[in-house]
Amino acid sequence: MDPIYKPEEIEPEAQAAWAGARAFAAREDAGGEKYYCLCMLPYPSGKLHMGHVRNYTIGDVISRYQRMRGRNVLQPMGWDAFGLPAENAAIANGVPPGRWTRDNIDYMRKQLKALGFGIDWSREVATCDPDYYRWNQWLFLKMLEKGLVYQKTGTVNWDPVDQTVLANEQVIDGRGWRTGAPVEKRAIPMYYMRITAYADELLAALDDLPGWPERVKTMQANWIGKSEGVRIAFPYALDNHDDKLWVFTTRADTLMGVTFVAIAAEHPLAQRLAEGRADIAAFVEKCRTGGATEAELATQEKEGVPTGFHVAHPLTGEPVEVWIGNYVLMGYGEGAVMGVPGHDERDFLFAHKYGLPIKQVVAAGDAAYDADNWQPWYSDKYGVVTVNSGKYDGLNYQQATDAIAADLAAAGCGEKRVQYRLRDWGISRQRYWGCPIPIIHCERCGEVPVPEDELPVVLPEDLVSDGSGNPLAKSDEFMHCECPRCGGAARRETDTMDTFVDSSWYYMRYTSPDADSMVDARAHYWLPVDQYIGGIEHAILHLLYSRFWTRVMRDLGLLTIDEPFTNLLTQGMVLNQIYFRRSDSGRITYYNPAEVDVRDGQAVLIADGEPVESGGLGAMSKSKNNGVDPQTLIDRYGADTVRLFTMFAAPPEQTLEWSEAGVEGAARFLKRLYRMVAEHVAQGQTAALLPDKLGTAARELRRQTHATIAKVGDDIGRRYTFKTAIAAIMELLNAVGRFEPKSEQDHAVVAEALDAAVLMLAPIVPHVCHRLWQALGHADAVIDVPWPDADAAALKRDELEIVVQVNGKLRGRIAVAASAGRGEVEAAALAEENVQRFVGGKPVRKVIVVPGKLVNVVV
RNA sequence: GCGAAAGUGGCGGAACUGGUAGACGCGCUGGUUUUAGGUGCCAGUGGGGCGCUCCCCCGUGAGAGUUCGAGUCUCUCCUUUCGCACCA
Repeated sequence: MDPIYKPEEIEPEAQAAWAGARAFAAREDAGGEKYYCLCMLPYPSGKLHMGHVRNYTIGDVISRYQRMRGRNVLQPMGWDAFGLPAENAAIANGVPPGRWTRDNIDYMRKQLKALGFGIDWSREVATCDPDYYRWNQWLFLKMLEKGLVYQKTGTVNWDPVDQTVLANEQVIDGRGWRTGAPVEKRAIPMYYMRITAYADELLAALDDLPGWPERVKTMQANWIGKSEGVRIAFPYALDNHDDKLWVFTTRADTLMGVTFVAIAAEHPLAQRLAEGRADIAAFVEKCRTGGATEAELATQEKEGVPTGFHVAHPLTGEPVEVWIGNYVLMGYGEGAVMGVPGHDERDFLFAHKYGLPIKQVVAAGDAAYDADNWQPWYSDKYGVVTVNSGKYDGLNYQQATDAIAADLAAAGCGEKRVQYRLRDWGISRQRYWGCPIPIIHCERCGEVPVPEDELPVVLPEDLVSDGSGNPLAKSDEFMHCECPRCGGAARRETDTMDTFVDSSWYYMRYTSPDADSMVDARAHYWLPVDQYIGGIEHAILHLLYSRFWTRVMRDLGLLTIDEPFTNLLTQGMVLNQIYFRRSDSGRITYYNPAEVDVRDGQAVLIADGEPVESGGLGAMSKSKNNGVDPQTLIDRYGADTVRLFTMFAAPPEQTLEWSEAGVEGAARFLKRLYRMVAEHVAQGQTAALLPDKLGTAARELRRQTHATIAKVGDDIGRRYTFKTAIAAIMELLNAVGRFEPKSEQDHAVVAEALDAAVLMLAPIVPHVCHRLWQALGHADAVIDVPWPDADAAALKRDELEIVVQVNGKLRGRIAVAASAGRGEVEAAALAEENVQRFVGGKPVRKVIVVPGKLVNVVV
């Protein structure tokens, strides 16, 4: 065996062996319990980035470990191939998005293969293939039939110069990214999926997901945002017509404190009141500027305009003025809120700004109410009682809400209502590179669904966008069609679907990639996914949409499962240093950390030796130019080193800081491992291990080998703390390095330790372990060897070290026989010299004994 | 603004159920092999004190609390990161 580690020879050889054996092609009839390990599919942006490498390494380690545990493993891969970047690349380079995307896929597939991932490539799926997205269209039509898809107007960002809808990402500081024009909000018709019909189930089922991180479940629950409250009507008369303004509130108990009502600028009543009132119209118009994101709406200065129009308080009949407020969201509740400045902080600030009356209607004991300074208890629901509320005085939150709701119901002015923050899913995108929405617009028949037998509506792949509008609308071939109902000339819908539609069910298609239905019986075998792994940034949207989509398919009889993902692992981001320079004009240029050298704490650009500014750590991204190209690393160190570093640098759920020195360390470890095996093998055949014939040092090494097997199995199999697993194997190898074998049996113990280390490292660094396993004299390929079991007999210890504390502070250590009883341990602890010093003759009040670990003497 | 997390040596991190804080790795220091650099190997490495193989004090973002015992639990605060529905 060549004692020098040469990954450039070992890795292609191992990969060829796996490919030749079709080792990772999953079969439904292979026997063993199935294990579906899924990683979030990549967007084919060009090259793999370190986030991908991290994600897929975690998945591959789990897959290979489960395979060694005897599971029938499926680990597929595909491409989230529709999306904005392909269109941007098309605009920049004039290359059609289809070609750009497929070229990227080819390159990235090669990279995934070079990293040695055990992927079943026969099941590969790209969401831009008509064979895939036809089922998006098919399910869309089924949902339309069932009323789960409907049309209504939605708000988008509008670039008035390019006459184009902009994604939030394309709005920079309130302006269009290409034109710099101030962005406006615009209402357009869109298709929506009725996810709110499943709100209750999606919320309740979170309790049945023990394999999901708590924080993801909490975020989803908050996103769904179930709140129980009261829908209240404020009657009014306008244009000789009686009507009611509805609001939703969770604080009906404060209804007697209402001093105004605020409505959204898009509210129909606001539109009506703006007629003939220049000031109101101007405010409504002003609310149209700026972006449409919730963060933007929530952080902007709260502004409003009085309308002079009054509605009636539903219980007292007193007039209440209607205001239009930029902070009222049309998309939530009724698009109108009641203003209770006494007990809502936002209303309080609004009332102070515009001099509106503030009325205290809830009191907390004797606490004084100061209408000039907000105090947190003003908005407390509990521990307070109503005051200044007439017949409702003296009630707690629940009593007041019940009483007021009952009176409102009797007056026909309200009812209790469960409200969700979750909104229906708008899936229409005014973009080219996406799945066409299968609708035909006919002047006579209106919106007509494309008949099932005409699916898929194929997206032309050769169009090049010029940045303004949707190129589909300019393609006669795509646009012009016959109305399926009347046969007359008609035009196709040019909107495409949100790419979240594509990613809501790709993992189902992997189970039956060649089926001539959406999925077939194989889906019942593989689903649900046993382990899903992906970025924390998907904690809400993608995962919630997938859970919704699964239920829709279930209710259409396509699936029998409720939840798509049994266990979820959310991986942290990969960070790197950010360096930049600011030009005189304020323009920022970012420099890749590879081009920067840090000398005496000052970062300088290697090219010119001049300083650059440090922007601290940030997620690797194109915009900050702080990415590391995995390919360079693979070329330089080999795939195993890259895999080892990403698994060792940080626990999977935390952020990972890039460190070139850390990669060097990983490479060093593999070289050392390789040399240790080579040196051991050079000593020739080892004798069979006889556990009863070992000396003390050999027995201790063997104990450590088996303790490590137990720990690593738990760390990789249950805890997913890969770093501590690797650390334990490093410790074992350090112990092997210190151990000086003097007999045949000593060599046998070393052989056992090295065998175990290679098996345990095989999921993480599979190529080198493939080679080392052969070198250690085994005929089977390491991927086909079962995971080792710890020998309980080897773990036994004769003597234990016990820590002794006095009053909780560490004062000594004692060695006791493993069989020693409580009294014996206690006596030995009290006898310890340093312990005696600290007890110092004071009476011992209490002795706490934690068996096998610790004694605490309380004096 | 709302929602969710995270703060431990010079650095990444460990400490799983409230029980030895700092495993493992990086970096650094000293020694050693080598013609030299690199590599490799050996030793040391939280801060401070001391009579220096002993032992003591301090120490897990800040402050308080519960407990025999708190990095871990509770409360308040600070900072950072992620998500906020058209980036994927």
